[in-house]
Amino acid sequence: MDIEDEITGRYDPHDLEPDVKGYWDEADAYETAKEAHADDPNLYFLDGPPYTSGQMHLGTAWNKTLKDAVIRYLRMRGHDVTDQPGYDMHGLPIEVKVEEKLGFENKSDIEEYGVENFIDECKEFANDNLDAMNDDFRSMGVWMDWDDPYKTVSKEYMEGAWWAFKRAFDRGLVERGKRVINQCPRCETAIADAEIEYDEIDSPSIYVKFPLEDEDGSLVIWTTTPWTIPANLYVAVDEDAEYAKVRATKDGDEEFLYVASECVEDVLRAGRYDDYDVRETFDGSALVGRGYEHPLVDRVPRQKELDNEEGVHEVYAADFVETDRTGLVHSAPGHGVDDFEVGQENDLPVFSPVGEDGVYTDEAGDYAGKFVRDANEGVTDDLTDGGYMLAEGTHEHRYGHCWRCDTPIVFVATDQWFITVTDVKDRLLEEIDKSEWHPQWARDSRFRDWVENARDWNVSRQRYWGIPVPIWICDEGHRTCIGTRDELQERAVGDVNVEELDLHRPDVDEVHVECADCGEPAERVVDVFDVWLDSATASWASLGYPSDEEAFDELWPADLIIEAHDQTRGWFWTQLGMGVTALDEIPYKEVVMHGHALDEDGRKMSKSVGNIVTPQEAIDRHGVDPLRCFLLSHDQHGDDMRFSWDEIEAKKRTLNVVWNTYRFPLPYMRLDGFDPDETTLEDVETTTADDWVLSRLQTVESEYAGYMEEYEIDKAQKALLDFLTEDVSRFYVQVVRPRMWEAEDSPTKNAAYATLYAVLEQSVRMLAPFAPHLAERMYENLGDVTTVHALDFPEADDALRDETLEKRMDVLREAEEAAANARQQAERKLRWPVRRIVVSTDEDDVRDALGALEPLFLDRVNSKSLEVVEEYDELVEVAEPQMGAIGPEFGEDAEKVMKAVRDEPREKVEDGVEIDGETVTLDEDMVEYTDKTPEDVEAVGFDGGTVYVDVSLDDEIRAEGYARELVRRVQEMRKELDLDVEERIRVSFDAEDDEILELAERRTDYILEETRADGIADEVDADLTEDWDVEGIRVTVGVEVLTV
RNA sequence: GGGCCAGUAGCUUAGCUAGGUUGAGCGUUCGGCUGAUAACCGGGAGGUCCUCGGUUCAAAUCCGAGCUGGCCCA
Repeated sequence: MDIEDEITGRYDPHDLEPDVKGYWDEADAYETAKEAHADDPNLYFLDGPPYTSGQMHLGTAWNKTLKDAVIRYLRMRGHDVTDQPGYDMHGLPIEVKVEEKLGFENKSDIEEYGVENFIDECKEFANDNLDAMNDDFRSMGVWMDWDDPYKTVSKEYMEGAWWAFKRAFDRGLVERGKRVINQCPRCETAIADAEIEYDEIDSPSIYVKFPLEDEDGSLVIWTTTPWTIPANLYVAVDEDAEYAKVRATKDGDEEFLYVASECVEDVLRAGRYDDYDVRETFDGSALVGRGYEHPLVDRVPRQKELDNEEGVHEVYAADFVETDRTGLVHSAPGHGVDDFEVGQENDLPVFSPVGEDGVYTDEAGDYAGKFVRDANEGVTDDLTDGGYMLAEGTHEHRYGHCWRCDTPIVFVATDQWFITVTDVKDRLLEEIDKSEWHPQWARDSRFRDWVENARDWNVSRQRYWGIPVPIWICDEGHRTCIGTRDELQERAVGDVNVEELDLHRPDVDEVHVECADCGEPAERVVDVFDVWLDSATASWASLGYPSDEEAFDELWPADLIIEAHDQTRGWFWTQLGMGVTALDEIPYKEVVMHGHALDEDGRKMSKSVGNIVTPQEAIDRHGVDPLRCFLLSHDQHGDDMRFSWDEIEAKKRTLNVVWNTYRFPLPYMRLDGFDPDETTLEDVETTTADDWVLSRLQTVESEYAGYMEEYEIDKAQKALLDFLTEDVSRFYVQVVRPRMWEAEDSPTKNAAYATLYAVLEQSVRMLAPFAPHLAERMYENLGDVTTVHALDFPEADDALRDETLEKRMDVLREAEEAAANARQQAERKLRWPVRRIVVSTDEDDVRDALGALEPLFLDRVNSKSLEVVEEYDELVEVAEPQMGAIGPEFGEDAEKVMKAVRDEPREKVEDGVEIDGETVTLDEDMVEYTDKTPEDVEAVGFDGGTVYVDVSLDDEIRAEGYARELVRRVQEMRKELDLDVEERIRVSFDAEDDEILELAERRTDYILEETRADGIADEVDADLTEDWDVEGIRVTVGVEVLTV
C-alpha cells in the first residue's frame, strides 16, 4: 500500500463532505460496510418511525445521528445490525394538514369531497414528506436502509396491526363501551392522551349553590366548565375532611351554606357576604347520601327524569376530592374521567348530552344546538337568574388542546373501542423489569409511574386516514375480528379479491364478511385505529409478520431502541402495551432515552417563539461532522441539550486539529515511499515517545469500548478527541517533528512513521461513528478497504500497554509545563538552550519518571542538564526591610536604609550596610529574610515538586542561541522563496554587531545542516535579501538559490 | 397541583453513585513557536458550585424546603 495523495488543503467540511458522499455512492460504500458484517450475529435495532407531517428538526437530527453512531459502532464490534428506518404515515395530524391544504373546515367537507379522494391526498402528502425526510436524514450522513424503509401504510404492515389487535381480541382484551374520552370538537373524533397539548387558558370560575332537598341550605360547588352543569348527576366529597354548615348574611337575608371548613373564609369572601358564623362542623361522610335539587332542572327536562333514578343528585365520597375551592365537587359522569369512574362504582347512569362536534344534543333541553363552550354564558346567566350563583370570575389554568388543530378538547362519554391494558397491568409492570434502560431512572421512576397510572387505551378514531378497525358486526350485534388478509379472503362475502384490495377506507368498508357466530353478513365498524397503534406494532409489523415469519423468528424481540424522553407516554408505552396484549411480552430489550434540543437560552424551540434552528442552517454554517460531534458531545441519557453556535464552531476547530495531525506526516511518508504493510511496528525500533503514544492508544481503545458498551457516546467521543488533541497533536507530533526530516533510512524516522500510522489508522476507526465523512477521507490514505465503516473495531493490545510509562510521561509533561512557565518568567525563549534545570521533589515517582525519561525531558525543555534533588539548596536568603522599625530609628535616612537593604543577601546585611559612607548595623527587628532563587534562576512549582531553570548565559549557549535565531530567519526566507525541502542554497550574514556572527560561526555545521545550505559566504548573489531584528541587533541575511 | 430530570467561570460542561483544596474546552488577555503555518502551543484573569436550612470534623456531592428551566401527567 502506498501513501498517495498529497493532502494540502485545510479541513473544510463543505468541500470534504459532498466529496465523500460522492465517493460513497460511487463505491457502494454503505452496501460494502453491511456486506462486511453480513455473517456476524444479528442485532435487531428498531428505528422509531418519525411522523411524516413535517421536516427534520434538530431533535430528529440528534435522534438519527445517535442511532447512526450506535449502529456504526455495533457493526464495528461484529454485529449484523438491522438498520431499516421507518415512517409513521397515518393519522389525524396528516388529515389536518390535508384539510388545511384543501381549505376544509369539518368532516362534512371531507364527505362531500369523497373519502377516496381524501385518502389519496393523504397518501400523497405522506409519501412526499417521506421522500423529503429521507433526503434530510441522508444529508446528516446517517447510514440506514433508505431505499427500503418500513411504512405503516403498506399492506404487510397494516396486517401486522390487525393481527396484533386480533390477538388482543381473542384474549378478551378488546372492549367496546362508553368511556369519557378526550374529544376534539373540530376534528370530531376522540383523541389519545398522547395527542393532547397543554396551554394556559382563561376559563370562567363559578361558585354555585345546589339547594339541599331536606333542609334549607345549599352545597357550594366550584367549576371552570359551566357547560357541564346541565349534565351534573352527583356531588363528591372527601369523607375524611372536615366540613362546615355556615350561616351567612347579606343585605339582611340569611342562608345556610355547606363547604369544607378550610374553605369557609375564601368562599364567603368570594360571595361578598356581610357576615357569617359556622354553625356546625362534621366529617364529609356525614354528607354522603344527602339529596339536592339540580339547579337547571327546568331548563333540561331530561334532568327531571334522571332525578327519579336511584341515587342521582346525591352526595358521594370520592378519592379525587381536594379541599381547595369548596371541597364539594360537581360531578358529571358524562364529562369527566373521575366523575365517570365514581359514577360507575355507584351504578349511576351516564348522561352526556353532547355530540362529537361539541354541540349539545336535544337531550340538553334549552341548550340544544349550542356549541358547549359558547353555552357557558347562557348557563351562568340561568344560574344567576335562578339565584344559584354565589360568585363568578375567571381562572387561568392549563387546559388540554388538540395537538394538531389547537382546539380546546372537551370530555364526553362516547362509545369507543378499548384495549383493556388495565386488565394486564401486573404483566406490564413485570415486563418492564425485563428491559434494560439507559438511564435506569427512566425505567424505574418515569416509565413505571406512567404505566402504573395508565388507563384503558381507546384505540378507535372516527376518522379516515388510518388502519381500519378490523371488526365486523352483524345485525345480531355479533363481533367478528379479522387478523389477516387470508382470513378476510376466507370470510369475505361475494366476489372480493383481497390481494388487490387497498386495506384503507373506503375500499375495505365495502367488504362484508360472514359473521363468525351466526354466519350472517356483517359490516365493518367505521372507525380507524388511533395512529399510535400503528407504531406500537412496529417490532413485528416492520418485519412483515405475520405474512413473513422468517425474519420474525430470527429477530424478534428488538434488541435496542433509541428515542427521546417524550416517548415515555408514546412509543415506549404503546409498544409495551401492544407487545403484552398481543404476545404477552415486552417487544424490546434495551432502551436508550435521550433528551430534547433546546435553544441557546434553554427554552424549547417553537414556531411561535421563533427560536427554531434547523439542522440545515447548522450544516450550512459549519458542516455535518461538526454538527454531529456537537450533538453527540452532550449527555445522551435523558438530559436536554442546549444548542450553541459557539460549541459547533469549537467542534469544527477540534476536528481541524485532528485533520492537521493526520495531514502533517503524509508528505514525508510519501516522499520516503513509506509502506505501512512493509514497515510495521514489528519491524522498527521504537523510542520512548513512540511506546508511550502506542500505550495511550490502547488505553483509549479500551476506555472508548467501555463507554460505548453503556451507550455513553459523549464520553467515548471525549476520550478519543482528548487523546488526539492532547496526546497526539499537542505532544507526540511535537516530539517527532524533527525525526520527520532525518535522512531517508533513519530507523527512528521509520519508527515514527509506523507509530503514527498505527495511531491514525486505529483512531480513524474510532472517529468513524461520530464524524463519518472526515474519518472516511482520512482513511483513504491509510488503508485499502473500500470504506472505513466496513472495518472492525481496533481492539486494545495489552502487550503494547505500559501504565508505568503513561504515568511517568504525565510527570514529565507536568514538569515540562512548569519549566516552560519558568522560562516565560525569565523571558527566555525555548529557542535558547538553558544551562541547567534542577527539579526538587520528595516523591519517588517523580524521581523515577524524570530519571527514566531524562533524554526526552532535556529535549523537550531544551536544557543542557537535569538534576533531580530532594532539596534545592541554592536558595539565598534576602532581606525585607521592616519600615515600622527602621523609620523611627533612622528618621530621614530611613528610605536610604531601605533601599540599601532590600533584596540583599543575609550575610551582606548582617555585616552592615553602607549609608553615605558610614557603615550601619541593623537590629534584628528591622529586617526579615525570605528565600529567593539565585539570579538567573526561576522556579515554578508543579504537582510533585518544583522546577528551577537556570537561564544564565555563556558563550556556548549564546552561540547556539544565535545560530538558531539565524537558522530560523533563513527558514523563513526559504519559505518566502517557496523552496522545496531538497533545494540547496548559499547564505550570507552581515550584522551591526560582529559578536553575533562570531558566536554563530562556532555552529556553522549546524546552520548548514538545518538550512540545507552549501556554504556561508561574505557576499552572495542573493535571490532574496532581508533585514532582521535578532535580539535587538540588526542582521542582514542574503539567500542565493543554487541551481542543481 | 403531582411524578421525573437538570441548575457548577461570560458560554458549553466534568466532578455527584461511594463527602476530603471545583477540573476542562470555547471566549478573553498576555506570550511562545514558525519544515501542520489563514496552522500549532504555553501562561494569566475569570467560580456566593441556583437559594435557604439540616446532617457531619468536613457538603458542589447526602437530607429537607424553595426558585428557575425541561419532559410527562392531573
